[in-house]
Amino acid sequence: MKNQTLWQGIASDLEKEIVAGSLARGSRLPTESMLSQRYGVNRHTIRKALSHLAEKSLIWSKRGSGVFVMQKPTIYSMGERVRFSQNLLDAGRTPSRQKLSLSQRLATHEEASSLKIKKNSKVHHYEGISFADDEPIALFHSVFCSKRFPALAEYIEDLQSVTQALKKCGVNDYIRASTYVSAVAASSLQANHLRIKPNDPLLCTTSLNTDQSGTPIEFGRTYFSGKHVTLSYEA
Amino acid sequence: MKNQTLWQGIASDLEKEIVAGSLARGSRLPTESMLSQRYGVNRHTIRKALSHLAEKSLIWSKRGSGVFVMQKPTIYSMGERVRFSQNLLDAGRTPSRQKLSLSQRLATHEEASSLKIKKNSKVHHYEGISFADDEPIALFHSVFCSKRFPALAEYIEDLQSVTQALKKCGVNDYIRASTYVSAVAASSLQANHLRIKPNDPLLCTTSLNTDQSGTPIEFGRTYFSGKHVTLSYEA
DNA sequence: TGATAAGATTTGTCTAGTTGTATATAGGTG
DNA sequence: CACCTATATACAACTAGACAAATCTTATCA
Repeated sequence: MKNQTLWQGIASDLEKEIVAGSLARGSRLPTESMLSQRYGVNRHTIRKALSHLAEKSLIWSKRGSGVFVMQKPTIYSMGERVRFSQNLLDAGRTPSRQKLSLSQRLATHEEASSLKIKKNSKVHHYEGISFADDEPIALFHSVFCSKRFPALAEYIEDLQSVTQALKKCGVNDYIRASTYVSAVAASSLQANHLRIKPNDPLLCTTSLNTDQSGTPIEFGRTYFSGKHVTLSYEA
Repeated sequence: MKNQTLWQGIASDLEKEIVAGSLARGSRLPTESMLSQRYGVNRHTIRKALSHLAEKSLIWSKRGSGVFVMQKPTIYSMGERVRFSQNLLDAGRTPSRQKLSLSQRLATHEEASSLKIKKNSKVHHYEGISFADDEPIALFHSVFCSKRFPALAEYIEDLQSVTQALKKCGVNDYIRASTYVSAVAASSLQANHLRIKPNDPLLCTTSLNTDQSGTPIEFGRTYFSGKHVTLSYEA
């Protein structure tokens, strides 16, 4: 969130307004001229920001008529460097997390091969709920190699943040190496946590995060409440 | 004035022109290309000289637009109990405001709890720039409970003054209940409005104003350009 | 009332010019 | 050696202005 260009700042600002509801769905945005006055920039800079939002399908424009907000639910954008809390802040909502469990166990086949560690290695297992404005929007669980990060569990316990905990372990930056998305039906347990009904649709994302050298760091799944979240993927 | 480098000579040369008035306050300098031709040096050498003058707040530049002479490169102090406009008038300067946006939206957590209104209540959101002699001094934005002041937006629109608008709503006097001050780095958008550079320091004041019975009226933040304003607190 | 034409708005496109940033090169100095 | 000065080149980000195309508004007339 630093050293943005002007048009990027404007785009995210407008996106916040849309998500916050100050720009209602279906309503018309101020004209490009008005926006250029408000932000103190040239009309072309506004247009660059708007075209970015249009690519994300947040708005659509009609020549001679105006620019309008599309009718869509909350958008959770998955950039390469997505952090949960940062992402929701971008959308103008207050994020929080609740820990459900934090323990050690043996890696499953899938986990071991994803993390490129030996079968039956020990892993930290972290599980919890993500909130946006006190509304549960996702269940997550992920595993980290215990051998590589012996003290990770305590750090997570203390800092309440995976990113911060990893930083303490020497991992300053990690990126989303791969993400798969599918749709599943909520179990009764999941439904209970997310305050929805059993069999309601969930978006299930399976993701592998690596450090900059490509070494696997974190493997996990997140189940988003389909009612509240739309995933958008941008390169 | 010997043993100077090229850029130092150019800088002091331009400074003389500014002080002497041949480069008028608020006017645009020749483009960097023209200056590099005039002085027979590379454009980067000109830029070094210009950036030196910018550090001294003698000039400011806008990408794509040009380099301009600052109106008054002085520093102003403000007492807590004095009104913003009055203070500038006392200092012999002409205050003004520019509206950036005026809209309705849902209150954030922070806003709702500060104003002591219900979560998801609607608020008026007012945003703008404060000027002193056509020089931007601060960015402000504040929110007011829509339910309590239904017509506030129109009044502000008409009267161009929050104090006057509130008076029309029956609030004859309101006082500063609390103010928090912190220092933050300017975003690119903020920097653009205040004619400073991104990451330049800003003074961020968070304030809550109440009526005489202690009921919250206005909650908002003001970002002062650190280069131009010094806040002074006197009991 | 309803249709039409004229004018004002608003978005789309184009060209040109200006500042900001990054990289590479070379000489001088402590 | 490291560091500053200065040059050279290229590109990115932004401004400025102009014009075209689609739409909306309004006045006018039948």
